[in-house]
Amino acid sequence: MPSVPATATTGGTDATDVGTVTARLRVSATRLARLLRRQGDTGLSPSQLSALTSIENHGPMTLGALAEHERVAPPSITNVVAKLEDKGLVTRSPCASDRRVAHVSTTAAGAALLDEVRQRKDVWLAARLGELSDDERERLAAALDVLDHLTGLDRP
Amino acid sequence: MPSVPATATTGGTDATDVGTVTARLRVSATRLARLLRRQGDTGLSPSQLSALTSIENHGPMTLGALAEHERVAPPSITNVVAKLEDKGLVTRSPCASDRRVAHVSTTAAGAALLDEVRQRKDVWLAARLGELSDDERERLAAALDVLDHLTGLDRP
DNA sequence: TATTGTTATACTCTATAACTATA
DNA sequence: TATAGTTATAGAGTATAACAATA
Repeated sequence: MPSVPATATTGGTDATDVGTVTARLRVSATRLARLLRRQGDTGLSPSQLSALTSIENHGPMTLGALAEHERVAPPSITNVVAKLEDKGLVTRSPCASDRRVAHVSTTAAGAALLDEVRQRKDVWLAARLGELSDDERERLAAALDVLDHLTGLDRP
Repeated sequence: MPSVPATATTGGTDATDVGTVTARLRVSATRLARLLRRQGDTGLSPSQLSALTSIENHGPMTLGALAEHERVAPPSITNVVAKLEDKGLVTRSPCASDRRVAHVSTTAAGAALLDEVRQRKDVWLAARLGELSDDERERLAAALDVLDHLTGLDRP
């Protein structure tokens, strides 16, 4: 019994019913993400990893911008960035034009750590994909752009 | 450039290449799970929510079994269960045959809370699915059993 | 005076070590 | 003596409030 009833616009069979697709996709996406996360131990705390990832994705940022992006209070970012700096994963550069401001960027070591984690996850996931049949892999490949669309990855 | 090269067994085009599918699926699954998590605020800490979910999924458990399942130290479970009990989401029942042991189970309120969270996520996700074209929804539906297979949901 | 970031402090979460009750 | 769980205590992590430096 789907938690969200099918709308009048769908008109599919039970398996393509929006409510059914919703609940199944919610469960498998959550589960897959958890399995992936389990492959990616970094020695960093969740906030440290999240901040490092954001810095890499967005490029050099001020501490304030980073705090806002991480939805975290300014003192927490001070702390997180200090830890990342201690580990040599990010560097701070004081802003020349406004000396209150500091920008943080990933170091080569920081980028390498993130890349290594992604690779470890990819190795695990590729092995799981290897266990699928050709037909299954094709159906999965055919749905990838739908997942991109769903998560906004088609318009970054 | 995919992090994991295509194997000799695939022979697909670039879009169905295992390395490409791997990286794209990793990113979109992670992203979808994060978006879902953002819809599901419960007022519980991550460990409390995780423990409550495990108790619901597995049925009544001893504290020790729960600690092991959550990969957490025994004193942490004592604490987590105490908080959940304070909120009326779980109950403890002392074991009749071994009075050192206590079992925990979800209350009706605990089950209702979990259900409400799932429903909130489903409402959000169903709205996103509603933005897809019929063709996209069909391709997604056709890949659901693959995701189940991938995450072990086909053999629970 | 407003803004950026830090320091001071308190609270939550989780761990290890020592303990209690039961087997 | 061994086991299930709790209490004592310490170390992260993050928040609010007060502060310092700069604009």
